[in-house]
Amino acid sequence: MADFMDNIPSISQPLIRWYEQNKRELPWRETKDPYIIWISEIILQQTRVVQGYDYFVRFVSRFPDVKVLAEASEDEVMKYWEGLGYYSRARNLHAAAKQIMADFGGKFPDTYTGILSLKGVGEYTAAAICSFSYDMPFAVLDGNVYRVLSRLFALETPIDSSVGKKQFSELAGILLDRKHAAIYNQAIMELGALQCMPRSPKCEGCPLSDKCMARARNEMEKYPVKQGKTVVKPRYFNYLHISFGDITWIHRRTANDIWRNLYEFVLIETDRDVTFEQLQENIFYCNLMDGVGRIELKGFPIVRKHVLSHRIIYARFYTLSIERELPETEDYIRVPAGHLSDYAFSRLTLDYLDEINRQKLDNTLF
DNA sequence: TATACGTGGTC
DNA sequence: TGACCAAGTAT
Repeated sequence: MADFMDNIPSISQPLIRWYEQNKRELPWRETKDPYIIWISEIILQQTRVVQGYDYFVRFVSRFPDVKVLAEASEDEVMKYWEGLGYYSRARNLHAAAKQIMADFGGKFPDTYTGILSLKGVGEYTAAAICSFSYDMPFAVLDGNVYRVLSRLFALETPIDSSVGKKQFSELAGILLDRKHAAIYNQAIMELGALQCMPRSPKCEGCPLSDKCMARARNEMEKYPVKQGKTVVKPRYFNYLHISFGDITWIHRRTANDIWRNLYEFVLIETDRDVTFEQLQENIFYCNLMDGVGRIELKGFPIVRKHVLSHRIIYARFYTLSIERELPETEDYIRVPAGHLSDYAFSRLTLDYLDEINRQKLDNTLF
């Protein structure tokens, strides 16, 4: 391993002192309950505190312990996750709760290996729960820690390479204050979030600035180094919001794809942007609209450009009314419009629903 | 190892 | 405004 590791300064004392004076008061920091800490860690994966806070409060209020979560339906768990993103987290959370009931007698596992075996729990989350809840000496290595350490030691190894992961993991393990694992881990992550931010880090007031090699070189924004470049690929979603009187048809996504187990309107995905006329040929080709009678297109389609991290979805929502009842199939279920909110939708579809509700409101007012 | 998985904020 | 980022994991 690199030479600098032979002589690593202790950062624990200034770090923890800084943390005590600057930390945010957050509900999951006021407990040692591994269940509560687990929920908070899953919600906070790739998610800012401000974005996940309300979800956390609602989630633990409805599902206060492992047993309640395990006995809930997955659809209800998804509903509590609706709009938060990365929905596999919710599915895995539910599956892991059942796993704890079945394999750990309903008691939250208290070993690193046991915790790591839970669905949706990787090395970071296992280390976080072990240290925060049980004060076990496992160093957390998340985006904050990568950033703080890469700057502190001016490390140019890409953090998204296998060599980089190994190097940073070893370094984090050496730096860890093993006697104060919980607070040390919290402190280094909080430093990354509040002082050592990705852009314009606040080096004034940083307890480690005198030891920071990136700071000495005035190259803070150069770190951390990454090798991967994300390529954004387009998809074209054509949604048919079909109504017969008060009834609409929705579908549960089940494929190993985006928004798995969430609901949506009738979807025709195309490999390019298509018009409604082109779509109709496809509709009849698919037999989807067999014997529905006349189709009335209500107003203009609602067009959305939905930008995701590695994907861009060009969506068109067509609000349609039909003259005849459609049968309920295995794929499509009939729902009264007033009951749509019982189902969990993606942000894209929620935005569409907001839009048509706003239009209805406007029609009522004027 | 590279890629997929969401959403919202920032410059 | 496109690109990057935020308490990662699974495949």
